[in-house]
Parts: sequence; C-alpha cells; structure tokens
Amino acid sequence: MAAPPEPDPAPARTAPRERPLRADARRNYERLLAEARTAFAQAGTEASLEDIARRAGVGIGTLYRHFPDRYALMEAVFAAGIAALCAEAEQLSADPALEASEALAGWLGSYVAYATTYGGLSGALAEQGRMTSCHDILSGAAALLLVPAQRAGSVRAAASPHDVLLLTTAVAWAAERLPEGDEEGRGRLLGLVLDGLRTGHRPPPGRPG
Amino acid sequence: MAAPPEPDPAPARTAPRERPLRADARRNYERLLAEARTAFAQAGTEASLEDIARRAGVGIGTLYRHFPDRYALMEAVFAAGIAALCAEAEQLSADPALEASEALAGWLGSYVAYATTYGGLSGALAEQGRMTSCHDILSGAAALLLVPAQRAGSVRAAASPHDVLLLTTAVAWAAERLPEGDEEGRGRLLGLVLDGLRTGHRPPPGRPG
DNA sequence: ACCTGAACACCGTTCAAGT
DNA sequence: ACCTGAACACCGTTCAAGT
Repeated sequence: MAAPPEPDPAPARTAPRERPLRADARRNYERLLAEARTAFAQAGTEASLEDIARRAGVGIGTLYRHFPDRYALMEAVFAAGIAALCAEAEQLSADPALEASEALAGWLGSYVAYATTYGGLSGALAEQGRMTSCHDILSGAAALLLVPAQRAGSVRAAASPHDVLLLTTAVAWAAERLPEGDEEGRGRLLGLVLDGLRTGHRPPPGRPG
Repeated sequence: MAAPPEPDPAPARTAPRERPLRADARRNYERLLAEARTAFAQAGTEASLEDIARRAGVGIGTLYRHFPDRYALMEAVFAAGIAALCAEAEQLSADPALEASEALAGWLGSYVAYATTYGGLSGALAEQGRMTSCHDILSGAAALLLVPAQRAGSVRAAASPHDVLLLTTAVAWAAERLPEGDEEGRGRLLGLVLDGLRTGHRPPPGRPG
C-alpha cells in the first residue's frame, strides 16, 4: 500500500528457467506444462508422455528437451502446489491461537489432501532421489511444525520429520486405495497416525514458549 | 514317525488346480512358479513375464495359459506365505501368555516383514479387486487378533480390520522407501501406527475373557 | 490338451535431419 | 537454438498353427 513501487524488481527466483527462452520455446514449455497437468489429473502421473506432447501440439523430442524425464515434468507441474503447502505451514506455525500439535495435524491433513489430488503423486513423493526440490521444501515445512510440537511436549520427540512425512505420504497412498465411496477413510487413516504421534500431554494454549 | 501312512489322503485342498494336468503341463506350471518366485524376489513383482517364461523354458503363451494375468501368477507365488501368516495369527490368538494387543502387534510385524520381502508386494496387496484370495485370508487373520484386543479395551474400537490392514500395508510400502541402510525404520514406522491403535489401557494379562 | 512364437499394440527415449 | 518424428529397444497380450 504505502510502499513505493520497487525500482529494480529482483528477477523471479521461482522462474522455471534461468535464461530467457525463444518465444516459440517458451510457448511450447507452457503448453506442455498445461497439458501435463490435465493429463496427470485425469490419468495419474503415469499418463503417456507421447499423449501429452501430442495434445500440446509438439513433437515428443520437444517434451524431452524441456523435461529430461517424467520427474522433471512432475516437479514443474507440482511446484506451485508444494509452494502453497509451504506457505500454509508458515501461516499455521505463526498462528498464536493454534496449539502446536493442532497446527501440525492441520498441515498434515492439507498435505494428504494435496497428495491425493493426482493419482500416483504420493508414490512419486516417496521415491528416493526423485522430486528432490519438493522433498527439501516439504521437509522444511514439516520440521517447522513438528519441532515446536515436540518442544511443547504434545508430540513424541522420537518422531523425525522424515518419518512423519513418509508415514503421512503412506497415508495418502493408502487413501487412494480405499474402496470407492469411502469419503471419510482419508480422515480415519490420518487420525490413527496422528494419535500415534501424540503423547497425550496437552499444555495450556497461549503459553509463551 | 509313529503315525501309519494315511490310507486315503484327502485330495489336497490347497492344490493350485482342481483337475489333474498332463505331465508336461504340470511340469511347466511348477517351473513357471519357481522362476516367478525367483524373478519377483530379484526384480520385484514388476519383473518381465517374458523373462520368467524364457527362464522356465516355455513359450510366453504357456505362461498365459496357466496364469491369465500377472496377478494370477502373484497369487500362486505368494499363497504359501499368506497361508503361513494366517497360521501364525491363529497361534498368536491362542497363546494365553500374550495380551491381545501384543498378539496383534506381533502379527502386524510379521505381516510387514513378509510384505517387504518382495518389492512391489505391498502395492499389489493394497490394490482393489486384485489378489482377492489373499485379501480374504488376511482380513480374517487381522480380525482374529483385532477383535479380542478391542474387546479387552487395549485397542481402540473405532479401528476396522480393513483400516488396520490397509494402514499396515502402507507401512510396508513406506518401509520399502526408507533410505538405504535404515534397518530400524520399519520398526519405527510400525511402532507409530501401533501407538495410534492402542488406547493406553492395559488390562492384567491372563484375565479370563 | 497343450505348447509355440510371430504379430499386434502399446510404451519411453534417442538422435540425425531439418528450420 | 530449437523442433521434428523416425528408429530403437523394450513391454504385455493374443491367437493361428503346430504337436
């Protein structure tokens, strides 16, 4: 509002590519990303790459030029969602009305909800050495909420951020495999895991930590 | 040892096929099964079916004649292991020295151990409408241990056998994806889930139910 | 009755040739 | 600098022809 317009806006750090692309290349990149998002939402992350290239109106070689493998394409498609989860974690951790374990529980719920949006996403997120940029961001977000909850004594100290993230990813994976029509199942499964994390001890909320 | 040879052995109920096969067909069936077990153990349940047929010394058509799809082959390969898990569940449930929730915890540990023996097995076990014979057996075994633990009050009544089985399968899935060399991870992850199942209430052992 | 393997319809990935 | 699509090396699955 009162701030003057920035005279020299920093080059976007979240830009998908460092150097500028030729106009047609950038257009192809964006089209591939859009078609990949649609295809992943429809057919899961195992959707045919040839289909995606065809629908984007480019040759398969162009897809491979921009995205060396399926995981590069997935990282680009899911980057925005992961960033949003990260932002939510920061908001939750800064909310003084929320007990730390509640903030953690809320975020893990959002994480499961997102990971079940695209079929196969939970599987990709659990793979070792893939989607590493997503892993780094998500680990940071998980730690941001887990550590205060453990300091407050409401979540057992033995649980590492990695274990919690992996187990919650496994809940998303399981939720994808619940019988058709079981809408509450996701919450039930996550609830069991959250109960396993809690110590049972509830410090009074609003206590300065 | 002392038992006389059975005069009229009952026709094996667990026989993989109802009617007798031609000698060469039976030999091919057994070879395919053996090679599939080896291949699944080595390369996971996604191992190439053509490889399995080739190593068994038969044409690919013969594999499909005996096993209409990959899941039929998997069910045949894993039938013995699933049956052993079922037998263990019965032993545990009949053990008077074991508190009900401990028996459940022990069996779920064995289940996770088995499901992580073959790469991809946990994924196959969680698929809807596949491996149904395995599902039926495992559901029965899980209920056999879960219900008494719930009656005793040491495991929360809200957890259904299906949820418990699915969540434990998810633990096995997650354990497959732990970083290399993390040998205790399987136990840690299962421990968190088991803590979520427990109520915290411990009735004195040996109390007549 | 059972087996064989060529044939078919798909994949992902690479790379020589174009613009 | 970037794009194209044929070519390659794989899949799973079927089925006409053999024994």
